[in-house]
Amino acid sequence: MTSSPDFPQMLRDAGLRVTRQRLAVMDALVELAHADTESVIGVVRRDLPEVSHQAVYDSLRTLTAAGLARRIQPNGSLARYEVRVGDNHHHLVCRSCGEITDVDCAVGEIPCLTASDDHGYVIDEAEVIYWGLCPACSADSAGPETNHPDPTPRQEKQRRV
Amino acid sequence: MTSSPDFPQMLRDAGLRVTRQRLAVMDALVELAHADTESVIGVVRRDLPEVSHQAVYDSLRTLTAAGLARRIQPNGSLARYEVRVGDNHHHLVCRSCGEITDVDCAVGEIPCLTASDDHGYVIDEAEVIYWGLCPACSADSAGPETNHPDPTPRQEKQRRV
DNA sequence: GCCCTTTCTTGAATGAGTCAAGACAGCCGT
DNA sequence: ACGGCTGTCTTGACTCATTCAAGAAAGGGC
Repeated sequence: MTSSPDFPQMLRDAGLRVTRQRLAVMDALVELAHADTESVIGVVRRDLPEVSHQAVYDSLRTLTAAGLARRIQPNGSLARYEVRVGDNHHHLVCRSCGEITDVDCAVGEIPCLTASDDHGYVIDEAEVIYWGLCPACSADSAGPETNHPDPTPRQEKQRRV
Repeated sequence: MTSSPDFPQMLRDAGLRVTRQRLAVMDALVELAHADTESVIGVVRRDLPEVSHQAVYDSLRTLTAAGLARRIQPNGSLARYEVRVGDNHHHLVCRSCGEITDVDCAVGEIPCLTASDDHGYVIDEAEVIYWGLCPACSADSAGPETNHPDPTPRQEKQRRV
């Protein structure tokens, strides 16, 4: 994996103060792809055991507002974050287990930014979410005798909106 | 506007019982485009003053599961619903006021259903959200002297996830 | 180093959405 | 038509991700 970008400089460039908490949050986002807030808190506390959840919430919001992170929130699941890498990728979300996977832009360029009729909107971003079943879950539901007593344990637990 | 479709029959076809509450919810979804749950409750209670919010929540979930309604939930705003009309349209969301507008599929067909790499997923739907500013909000932020003391009153209030 | 300002800690509040148990009402069979 | 079975609705309490508020702490320009 490439070494992490210069986060302190990125924060400074965004006009934000460089704090240990924010750096830890960004490291956590790099480590955990599509992490929910709770996971971020967990990883951040591995380095800074005393961080408050409030600091993490605030950092995530600040980083998102500054364009350094991106917030995604598929229907019915809790908020997830990823570092914004500048490319134009979208997401595959499994309807069964909720897993999220990156996909490159469907056509290779950014045609998806062009709506057929913009209704007067000034569009700055197109967000695409592909819904379906991940390989594991589609395999589960394929065989009739596959015996999967609880195919969506975490999903049910996460149902907070 | 065209007369509403045969909701009772649609419910029956979906294997659901036909109840006044569900019909009222579907009527409300037709009347209110992209309605949040609270609005739906309000409209439903105009006809059936005694409905419980629980019945509306349950109806919305049931209708969504049956494919008669569709749930959309742009980042950071609360859940919204629309009747599923069978066409392949997407949404424009204003970053400032949160307004949602329908757009037809970008290319006229459903190419957006084709991810460049499906990562083994069985994809059944592609959801596209275009982010930007609606005509009113972009007009507000255009002129320097436009004087808009509170450009996002409702948005701030809605910030529940 | 100092001071100003932003950010973090602490702790409580908010409120959309969920759960549970009993009352009620579609709908099927007779 | 009517009764009963079963799926829905009412009622009311609860959950918990996220936000709010106020004071303490720590960046960073001078």
